[in-house]
Amino acid sequence: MDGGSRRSSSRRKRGKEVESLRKGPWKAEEDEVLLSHVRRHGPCNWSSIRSNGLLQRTGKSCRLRWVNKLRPDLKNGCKFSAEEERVVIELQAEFGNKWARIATYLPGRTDNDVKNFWSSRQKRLARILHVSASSSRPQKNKRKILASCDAPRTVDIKRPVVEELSAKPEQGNSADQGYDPANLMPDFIYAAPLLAIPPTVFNSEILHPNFSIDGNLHKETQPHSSHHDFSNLQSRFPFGQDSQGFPQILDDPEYFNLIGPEAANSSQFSVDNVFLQSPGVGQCNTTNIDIDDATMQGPFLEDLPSCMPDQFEQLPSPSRW
DNA sequence: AAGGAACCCAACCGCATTCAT
DNA sequence: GATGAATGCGGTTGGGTTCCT
Repeated sequence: MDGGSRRSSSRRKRGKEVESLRKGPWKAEEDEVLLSHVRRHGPCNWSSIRSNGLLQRTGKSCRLRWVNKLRPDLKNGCKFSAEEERVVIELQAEFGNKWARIATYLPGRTDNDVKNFWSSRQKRLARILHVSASSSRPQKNKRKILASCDAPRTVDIKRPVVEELSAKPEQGNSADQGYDPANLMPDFIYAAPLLAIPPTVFNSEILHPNFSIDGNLHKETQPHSSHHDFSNLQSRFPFGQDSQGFPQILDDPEYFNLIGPEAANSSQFSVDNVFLQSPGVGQCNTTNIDIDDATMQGPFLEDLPSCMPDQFEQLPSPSRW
């Protein structure tokens, strides 16, 4: 067929297709026709399905249906596992919103799955931060637990965090479960990139060794030093390149050498200091940090609205986001 | 039990790229 | 090389479901 005749026949077809094109949810019969086409011709020539009068769907729609729902190797109706969540988070940090590329690392998952997963995660995070900061109404969702509550506060930062991430929440009212600081640290590690906290800030302010150790703030007499440079850390621990992921670095002693000798010498890390409490919030027993204190002023606080530090909430573990 | 918020996910749309003529 | 079709991808939307008060 030459270009001219192809164009004119294409115009004729376009006029016809507008009136007979079907949209919306797929019926089982349509799926069967599509599957039959793929069995015969393979997953290609999508447009021929309509041009042959098999379905009143665009080739694009047929392809999408096959890729997202009918492919035999899909994990349909199955929630993302903790491992899958971790992979998505790491790869998103590495590749950005390249969902199709990320999906190639997740057998049985489509770009749409990854995209939906990420999108709902982002919405949740945005809501947690924005709503709690702006709304005076009490939170309706029990699944969100304020970090500022009475509970034991010290967590062993060196314990394997992978178990914690894959641990399922106990059944029942979260208020009864209390606040489990052991789950908080790894969650915050993942929350940091999602909250757009710059890595250097995350490292120097969140994992700052002087925030730590015994639950009290050890004030520094010197500005935060270069040994907190996250780029150094990242080059040493190129998380995202394998399935082990970022959490594994917490089990590597070299990590603590990089973030600081104090932390390296301690097996304890106080989560109080991760969630900085502004003065006056004091209905809880977290460590209050003086925002006016020069040693506490850094990009972490500057990058956030002034009301933000007392608005942090514990994020549920990734499998609960 | 009802209503609303939050969540999940299928499917569409627009744009970019690749392929075929 | 130009053109249109086919394909691929990311963003968005809308409806159904679940959870909570």
